Amino acid sequence: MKQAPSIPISGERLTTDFYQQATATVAKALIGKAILHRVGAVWLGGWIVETEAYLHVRDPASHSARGLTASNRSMFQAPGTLYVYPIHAKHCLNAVTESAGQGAAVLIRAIEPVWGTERMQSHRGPVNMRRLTAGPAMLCQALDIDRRDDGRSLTHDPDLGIFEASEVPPRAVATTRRIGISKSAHRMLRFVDPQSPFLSRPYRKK
DNA sequence: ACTACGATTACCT
DNA sequence: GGTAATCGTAGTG
Repeated sequence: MKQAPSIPISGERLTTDFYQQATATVAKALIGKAILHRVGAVWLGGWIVETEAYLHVRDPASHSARGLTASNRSMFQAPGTLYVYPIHAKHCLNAVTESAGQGAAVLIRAIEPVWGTERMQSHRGPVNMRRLTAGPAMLCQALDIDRRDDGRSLTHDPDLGIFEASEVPPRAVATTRRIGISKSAHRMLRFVDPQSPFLSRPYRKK
């Protein structure tokens, strides 16, 4: 009988209670948590170091701002749903927040690679470790997550989830403007571990 | 059918 | 620092 290998970390999976908090709260609290995806026998993942909040009200930058469509429907599913969308021939991954029908999510932009780094390197090609998962599309490619994974559950899928890291001390969190958007560009809804060398852009205190 | 555009990235000076 | 590549969406006719 085939048994799925258990996660390579001692810690609790984040549950619906976590994701249904206010989106900016979730985005900030995700810094220092572990995201894990099992591909074959190998767990891929690392510590989350950079996130952005996309709100369900008064946020024109959010994909939900113009309502439900065929392509953003999983953003309106239950909190803890994975929302994967294509952009510039690449993919980005989000965790749905608030409650079903709202359309709010946290974009996970960068992680510190920890588990399955050799396998992630094979997905990404020959890049420096610093560039392995230092951006939302780099992260998806390394974790082997694409549109086919849209709608999976971060709270119930045995091969995918985000976990509390009991053995790692809490990290500092700094707040900045979101990256790469034109609407609502002034809002401070990006959260980073300012010390991390694995950010999509280095943190600069203003 | 055609067009414009984007929550990006790699590569250039 | 700047910019070209790339393709799925969404809006228009």
